[in-house]
Amino acid sequence: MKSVDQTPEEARAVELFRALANPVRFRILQSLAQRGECVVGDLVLELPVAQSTVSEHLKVLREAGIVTGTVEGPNRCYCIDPTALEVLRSTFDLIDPACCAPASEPFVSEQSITRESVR
Amino acid sequence: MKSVDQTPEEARAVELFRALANPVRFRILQSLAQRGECVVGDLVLELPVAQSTVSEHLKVLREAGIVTGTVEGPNRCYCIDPTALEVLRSTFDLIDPACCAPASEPFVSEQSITRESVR
DNA sequence: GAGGCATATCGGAAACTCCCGATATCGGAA
DNA sequence: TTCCGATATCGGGAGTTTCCGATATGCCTC
Repeated sequence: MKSVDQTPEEARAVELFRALANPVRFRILQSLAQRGECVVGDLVLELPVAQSTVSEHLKVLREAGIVTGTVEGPNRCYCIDPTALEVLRSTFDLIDPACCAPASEPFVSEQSITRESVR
Repeated sequence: MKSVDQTPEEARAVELFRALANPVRFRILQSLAQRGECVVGDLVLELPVAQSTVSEHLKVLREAGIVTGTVEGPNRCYCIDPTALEVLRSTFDLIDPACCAPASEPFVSEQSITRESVR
């Protein structure tokens, strides 16, 4: 992976997207969203991967700041950090033409109607 | 990578996040958002990777449906597909407790105040 | 403190991603 | 038709991710 020297905001955005870009982690987040919170064992029961794997995915989500864990006796109870979702939602403005474009070129040039879509 | 048999919506969401989860691709999207559209050569000039690499990243973005390419003489002109951004924004509802939670447990139990944060 | 359950971490195999240079393709100009 | 410039695809090396079983840690109960 090459550097591209990113701004902190870009780095943060990419880090968050990486965390979401895995089927197991996405499923974990859905479970947490529906239940509000839950304990590791519950997640292990409903996912088709080993306990150690679930634990590692939780670590990724924790390190990305998407979930927070609390100690509850011998268990860990996880839930989604709503502020991370806020950040994620606002991240889209960075790549939304409606927000970034310099508001020039209000017209579609005639040329464009002759273009053909690729693939 | 293990299966987890996802719904089409989940699979789509994860696919979109994967496409965004790379510094070069994120930068490409930012350029497109700012310029409205641009030609491959412009992107190659402002990115620290080889032309073939830029082309491959564009392919990923194209296949994920985030950008569309049009033929313009000997060039390809790319721009962001705004409907993909819509999908992406609405994808968050799948993991947002404010949208998914069964609206039960309106109170914080006393127990929870004794929890300790992990890490 | 010994035992037991819940979760985390480790070590390593398999699969995937990212990158590059070399080469192929594809329009347009000559 | 031939050539040329712009972009796409190929082949492959290096690094990273994902997964697992085995083992470590941590807390609670007895």
